[in-house]
This record gives sequence, structure tokens and C-alpha cells, in this order.
Amino acid sequence: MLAVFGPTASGKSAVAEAIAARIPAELVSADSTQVYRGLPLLTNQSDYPTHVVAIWNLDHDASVAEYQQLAHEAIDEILARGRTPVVVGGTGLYLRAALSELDLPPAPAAGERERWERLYALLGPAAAHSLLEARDPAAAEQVHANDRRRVVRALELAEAGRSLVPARDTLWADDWRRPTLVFGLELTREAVAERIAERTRSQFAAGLQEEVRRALGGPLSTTARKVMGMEEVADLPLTEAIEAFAARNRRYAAYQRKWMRRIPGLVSVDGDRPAGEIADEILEVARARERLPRDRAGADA
RNA sequence: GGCGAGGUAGCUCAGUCGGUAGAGCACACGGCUGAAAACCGUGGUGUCGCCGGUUCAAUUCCGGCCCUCGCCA
Repeated sequence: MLAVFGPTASGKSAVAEAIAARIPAELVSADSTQVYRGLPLLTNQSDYPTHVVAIWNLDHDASVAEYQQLAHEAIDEILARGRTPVVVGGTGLYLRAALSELDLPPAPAAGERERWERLYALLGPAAAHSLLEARDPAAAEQVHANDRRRVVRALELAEAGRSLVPARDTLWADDWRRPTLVFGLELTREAVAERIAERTRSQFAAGLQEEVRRALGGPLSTTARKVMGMEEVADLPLTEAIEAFAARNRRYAAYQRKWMRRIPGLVSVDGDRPAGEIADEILEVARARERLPRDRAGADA
């Protein structure tokens, strides 16, 4: 199977769609916000049918593990249909979860999260961390006392007889679940900034502010509330909102570059050219490395 | 021109009853195992508007000047 990663606005979707136009393939999203229904503009959802997109309402709490299950199911079904899964998206952890067997510990039992959060608030960071030290020293060593989210999670797991400390898995390892080639779109900072500016303009022209205001009017889960732009897009005056949102995107693109460097075996391709050209190069590399079935490899040649 | 408010980090601002300054955001780096467009940690940054006075010592007090904003002419 194939995967396409790259900074936001680098044209990942267009490339993936160009691949699907050339070989029998289906797309699987690796994006922590496109999972939501109701924010197509804010999260840059494509019209092209893609798996694991727009599957949850905005009051649903998103999680990597839940996403992972759905992504794995989608991938296996596509393979069973004899097609090539193309995983495309900009959320590093989600990409990793989709492509690997990354073994995430179980969700907290009902009420546990709230219980430990209350305790953390009551005790304060230092005392909560000491409690963790008593129950799971290894986890305590790994987590900073101020990291409320992880201290709480570690306490939940300790209570359930598990640990936050993974058995063997590292965050990034060369342990693909299926033979996979990951491609990274390389673009200069300036090129990305330019694309972001352009995309931001068209998002606002298409009614981004109205979309966000509508979403803010309804029930929102913690994770939906944290989607980039939810805070600034609706309230600020138009020109300020545009600049603030573009700036956020630029920062995010920089963060994504860090992920890109960590993906083992990533094949870099020049992202500053037409999507079709990039797709051709990707398929050529895939054939050379025998990541596509033989009968398919030469089908369009 | 008059009155009022203000000029301190890249930005928004706090502060120093006189001993050369600090938060948030931004930035850089690191971490992350059911919130990852999230979250946590570490770090640098300043002629404290300009000139002069008082003082052992002025970003802080005093005087003058310059600039910005608001109201009035």
C-alpha cells in the first residue's frame, strides 16, 4: 500500500486523487479533524470519496485508538477488494496508527477519567504525581507532574492494572502492518506559506466564518473545540481572522515537518509541481520497489 | 493650539515606595502510546521614547523635548 504525507496545503489530497485516477485505489484519511462531520471547510475535506472522513458528530470525543480501528478495517477491506489503499493525511500520529500495529492501551472505564481529573485538581500536580509514583514508578518517571493529561491517563491505567509505559513499541519504528511505501511532499517554507494564503482566502470566500459559527452554536466535544481556527475564525474582524488563521496554519506546517523527518523509510518527492506529475513519480517508485501487484503495475503503461 | 492617557521583549501589557526588569502570546529545541490541528518541558530576547537635573545609584523622582491615541478648539 501507499501513503502520502506532507505539510498542510502541500497538495496531499490532489496527489492521492491523481494516484486513484491512474490505478485501482481507494483513499484512507489520516487526519484528526476530518473525522468530524460539519466542518468541511475548516478541515479541508475533499469532495473525493475518502474513508474515515466525516464519521463523527461534533459532540464526539476523538481518539487515535478509535480512529486506528476504523482505518485498519478500511485498509483491509480495500485490500480484500483487490485495490491499493492510499493513506493520505497530515496528522503524524494518525498516519502512524493507520500504518502500524501501534498497540494502544484500553480506554478508561466509565467515570474513571472524571474521577482522576477531579483528584488531580484537588491534590495539585506534585501530590498527584507522587501518587502515580507509588502506583506506577516507571510511568511517573516518564511523565512530568504538570502534564495533567498524561498523569491522569497513567493513573487510570494503573488502576486498571496496566501501564502508560509501552511494552516494546516505540512511537516510530519500521514495523508496517502491511508492506507500505510512504511518500513525503517536500516544499519550501515560502511555497507552503503561499499555498496557505491562497487556500485561506478561498476558505473564507466559501463561508468559513458561517460554518464555524454554526458549529459553535451546537454541542462540541473537547477535541472538536480544539480544532485549529475554532477560536479565532468566528470572532475576529475579517482581515484579522484571515491573518490569524493563516498564521496558525503556517505554524502547523512547521510542526508537520518535524514528523516528516521521523518517518522511517520516507521517500521524499518534490511537491512543487502538478499533482499528476507527482503521482506518476510515486507510481514509478512503487513499481520499482514492488509495492504494487505485478498485474497492476504495468496496467496503464 | 488646549486638556487627558500613554511610549518597557517580535506583539499585548505588568512592574520597579530609586539598587539596570517580568508574564502571556510568538520564536527555538526536546518530549509524547485511547485529546496529537491536542498536551507537557527547557531556553534566548530588551540602549525600559530622547536630552538634561537631583542622587553613591534613575527605567523608576523632577524639568524639557519628540511621538502615538482620545476629547475639545
